[in-house]
Amino acid sequence: MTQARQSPTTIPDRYEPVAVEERWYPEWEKRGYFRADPESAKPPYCIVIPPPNVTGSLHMGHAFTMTLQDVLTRVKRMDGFNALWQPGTDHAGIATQVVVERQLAAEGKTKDDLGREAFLRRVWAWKDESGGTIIRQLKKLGASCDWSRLRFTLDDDLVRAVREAFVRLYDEGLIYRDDYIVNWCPRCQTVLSDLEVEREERDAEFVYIKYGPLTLGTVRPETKLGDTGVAVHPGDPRYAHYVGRTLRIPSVDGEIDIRVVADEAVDPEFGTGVVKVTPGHDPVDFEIGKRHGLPIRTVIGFDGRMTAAAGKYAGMDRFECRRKIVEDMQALGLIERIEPYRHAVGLCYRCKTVVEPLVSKQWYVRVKPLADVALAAAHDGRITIVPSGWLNTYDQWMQNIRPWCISRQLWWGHRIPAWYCERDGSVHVSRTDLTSCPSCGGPMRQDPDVLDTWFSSGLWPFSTLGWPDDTAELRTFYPTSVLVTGFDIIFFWVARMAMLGLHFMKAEPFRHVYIHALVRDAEGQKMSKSKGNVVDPLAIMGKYGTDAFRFTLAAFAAQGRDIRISDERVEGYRNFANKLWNAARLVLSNLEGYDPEGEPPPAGLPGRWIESRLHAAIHDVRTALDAYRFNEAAGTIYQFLWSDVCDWYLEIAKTALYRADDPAERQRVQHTLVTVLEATLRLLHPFMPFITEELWQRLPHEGESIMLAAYPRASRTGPDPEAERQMAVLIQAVTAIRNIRGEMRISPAQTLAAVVKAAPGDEALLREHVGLLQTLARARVTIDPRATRPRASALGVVGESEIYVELEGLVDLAAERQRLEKEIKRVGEAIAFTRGKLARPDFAERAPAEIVDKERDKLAEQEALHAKLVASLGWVG
RNA sequence: GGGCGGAUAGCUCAGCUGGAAGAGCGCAGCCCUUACAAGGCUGAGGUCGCAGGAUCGAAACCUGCUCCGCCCACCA
Repeated sequence: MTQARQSPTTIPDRYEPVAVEERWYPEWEKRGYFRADPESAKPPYCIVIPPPNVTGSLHMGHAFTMTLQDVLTRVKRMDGFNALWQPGTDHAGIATQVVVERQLAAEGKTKDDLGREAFLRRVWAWKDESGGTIIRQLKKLGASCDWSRLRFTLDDDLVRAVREAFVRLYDEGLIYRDDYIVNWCPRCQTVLSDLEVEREERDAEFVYIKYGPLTLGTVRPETKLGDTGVAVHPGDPRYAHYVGRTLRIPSVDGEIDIRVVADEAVDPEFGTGVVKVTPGHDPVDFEIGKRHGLPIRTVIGFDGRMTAAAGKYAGMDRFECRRKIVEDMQALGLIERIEPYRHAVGLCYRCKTVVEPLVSKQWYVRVKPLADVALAAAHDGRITIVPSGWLNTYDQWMQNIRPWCISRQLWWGHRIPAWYCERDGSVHVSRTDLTSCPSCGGPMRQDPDVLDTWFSSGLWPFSTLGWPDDTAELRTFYPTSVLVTGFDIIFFWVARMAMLGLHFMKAEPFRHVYIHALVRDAEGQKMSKSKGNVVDPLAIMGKYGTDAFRFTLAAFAAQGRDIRISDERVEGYRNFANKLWNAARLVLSNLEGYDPEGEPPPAGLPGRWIESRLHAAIHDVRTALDAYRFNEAAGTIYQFLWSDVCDWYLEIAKTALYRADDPAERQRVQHTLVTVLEATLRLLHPFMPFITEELWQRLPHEGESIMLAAYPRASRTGPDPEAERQMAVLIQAVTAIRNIRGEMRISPAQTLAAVVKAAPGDEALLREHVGLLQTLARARVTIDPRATRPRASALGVVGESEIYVELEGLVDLAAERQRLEKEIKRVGEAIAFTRGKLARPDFAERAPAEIVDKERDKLAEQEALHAKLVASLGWVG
């Protein structure tokens, strides 16, 4: 009876990812599938990678963002676009420098022992040694970047781009050098931008100090030594008579002169309404000082210790000084009282050292005019931010933007292209290195500082494409299509690219910005090395396969919510990959006699149904992807493949495949199986590139790789509602019988006997597919429109039809009676609810007619069911 | 001080434009039925954070509140 067929054991019954992944990735790369062609006539699609730290290694955040970018790139590539995923790495200034400094420290050395040149050679060596790691790992992830275009932010081309940008901004007056109060990290020995300062709530002491006749509060008593004034609000009547006067007051270091000024920055409601002004160590005070011409006294140095100007406290650590000075003031009776106080302190984002505001000379970008343009672009549709909620965040920051401090006292990075003449002191900013002063010919000294690492990152979308040259790449791929990144670098990176891109290219750097959430551990904690809760993506990939891992990330990528990752979550999708593998195994081992060239016979009902479901799945996946709803796209494929294809269609198809008596049926089922599975593989490929390629190659197919195959389009014939309706009836009938089996605890081995009292509308359908019912429900099924219900039978209801399953000798009828009674009660309650609803005049008269009708139909159904259940009671006892 | 997000089954989360709640895992029962036990079938389990409101109708919209999380901010 059963036709001889290829044994499924020729293909392993478990999907083994490692071998497949190792085979396909190098093959794709070798064949040049990742390459984009700037001269191509196809429509362009471009994503620039958020460049990972060159010396870093792949963490969950990378894996997540890169997976999404690869999904998009692969979809577009299959969809006929000239797709470029532009890869690259970042020199990551301070981060990398700190790592190498730490290495040196382990050898008992400091960077100053080596000197600048030797230190930089050392960093480059470290870059050369570790720089390939993350690239290899991205390949492991399946990333289809055009590696022939790999860029590094310190490549010669990019150095040139950075200099060009710097010089142009300088010439336009948008870059300037200024003495200003900055955020200084005494440990890292560098200035930090406002964004690089983190805020943390800490407990502190609020010390009320007597300033002669005045009293004021401060949390930083040590800065008292740098006070050059006190300020009150201009409208504060309590202190009006002091304004403009200079007070001679007793202090820890004898008597000092303090001027009283009136300034709007003072809040009369806070504390005593008097504030000490320390222009050298507080940003607000700096501004106040500037407005009133108060001198700057620097009492804390770059090393975090008190300077000579601090008199007897010179050389003391700033916090030790704080303690000591309070002691001394207490001894002198200068302290009125001390209150506990909780406030935010600024910390260095890298080392968490308390940042010291200090006055120093730094380079700045006047970003306000650039921000205005970037703001406009996000509001007139040139740049679309998805999810749109982030536009708010972007706006607020752009609107309140302050000058961007771009110089850093580091060695690793883009050195500032400014030279100072040692003879006449003139400043020259230049695209090329200067050796002698253009004005006087004197010896030049280049600014020792480097640029904030985000300066070069801000040029990334066009610097990687060849700017400042007018390249084919720029013309083809700029503006890029979408930027995919996490919300944590909207200000650092997205905003800067928007500003700089619009400024230099006169066009937005990306049309869409897709902002995704963060990947956290299973408990929702941010992963960090210190917490020891880091989940290594490579370990996950090794354990469950790259495809399963990628699919997990996509499936959890719901907008606006962080992702919690754990082994169990990946395991589920590993099983999904395995399910697909076995579904393909079933198809592949039953292709004997299949003619891929042959004219396909018209599909039967199940075939039409599964094709209609496929049509819907393709449509839904495309819609979801267009809106960056990765989780919905993944969920749609998952449900379609597992439920519709495996649970139903394959089970139905087996009947035809295993029987030799209807070769035409076998043929058409084979055809449907192949076309549906092949299309599903293409639909899934961007998410699970490896397993889909492997299986696609084994199936009858056209073309050399699934990567080059077309992304599925919903069929021209559209959905097939009639097939869906009919299959729904059959599925319900099967489920009804299985339901009875399950409820009654009847063994699957037991073949049931069922009589279907078919309603007139469904009789023909049920008769035609009675074989399908018998197989799937494991029952002998008789269709009889005039059947009467046998004694000792269970009732199933499918629309207007009824199914009677004989129970005699199979179940405990008394128990069944109880169950029925319970069910009758439940349905009775549902009927009461619906009746109540329909009886309410507000509903009956005001709800739309079709809703009322629907409720009526529902009630009728419920009542019919109730009556049948009541009747059933008589049939089980 | 401003802004944003979250609160839905035991757990982790979907639920887009309002029409009596879904998935995965876990749990219970029956099955090694010739693609897959990493599987199949069946089932139990939810006053959708709380309180109001507009609506014929709310998990979804409005208001207030509670509890988490995040971002921004020059109240010393």
